[in-house]
Amino acid sequence: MKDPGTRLDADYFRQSPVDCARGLIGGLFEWEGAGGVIVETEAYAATGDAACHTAFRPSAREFLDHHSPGDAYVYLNYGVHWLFNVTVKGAGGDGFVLFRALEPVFGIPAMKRRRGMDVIEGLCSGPGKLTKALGIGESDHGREFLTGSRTGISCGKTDVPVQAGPRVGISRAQGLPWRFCAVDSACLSRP
DNA sequence: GATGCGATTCAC
DNA sequence: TGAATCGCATCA
Repeated sequence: MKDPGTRLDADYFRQSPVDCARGLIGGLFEWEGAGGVIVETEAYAATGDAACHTAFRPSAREFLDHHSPGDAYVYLNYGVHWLFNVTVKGAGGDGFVLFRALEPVFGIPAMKRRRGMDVIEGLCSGPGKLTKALGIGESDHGREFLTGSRTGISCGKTDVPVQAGPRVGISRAQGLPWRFCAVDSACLSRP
């Protein structure tokens, strides 16, 4: 990430999924009038990672083939929750970055309304909560959101301590330490 | 067509 | 601890 406030473009997502995921911690994610600091992400690699959708869903591999780095990859999990990813097409390999948690910064009243609760720390403390709080859904799948007038990602503070650990809720490739968190954030999906 | 499986969340 | 709830992949 560069200087605070600098807007990320598609080129950022031309490095490896792991580098993208780690570097996004501390960035500001903006979505249609609401947004917050990215405090938790996970990396998924299109090759060599059994937990990535590309390993068991041909449609995910096809999505990568037909979309550009930085495009949104949104899907319905457990038939209940939409999960938000960013497409990565790096020199070292393609993949996705899953956004798992934000620290709410603005548009908080709208997020509270959509979530039906008032505790700020809990508004975006999980991948399904985050999409509900921001109003992300099916129609955003494939969207080129980095260049939108009301959507995008900008760089935050560069000195955010980041901790790596195993990814959450997966049954395959559990050993890889590809979950990244802002240390001591009160808004993580789990401590 | 039928079946099984999730990168989750919340109530019981 | 289990239900909710459905897209996608696989198999008959």
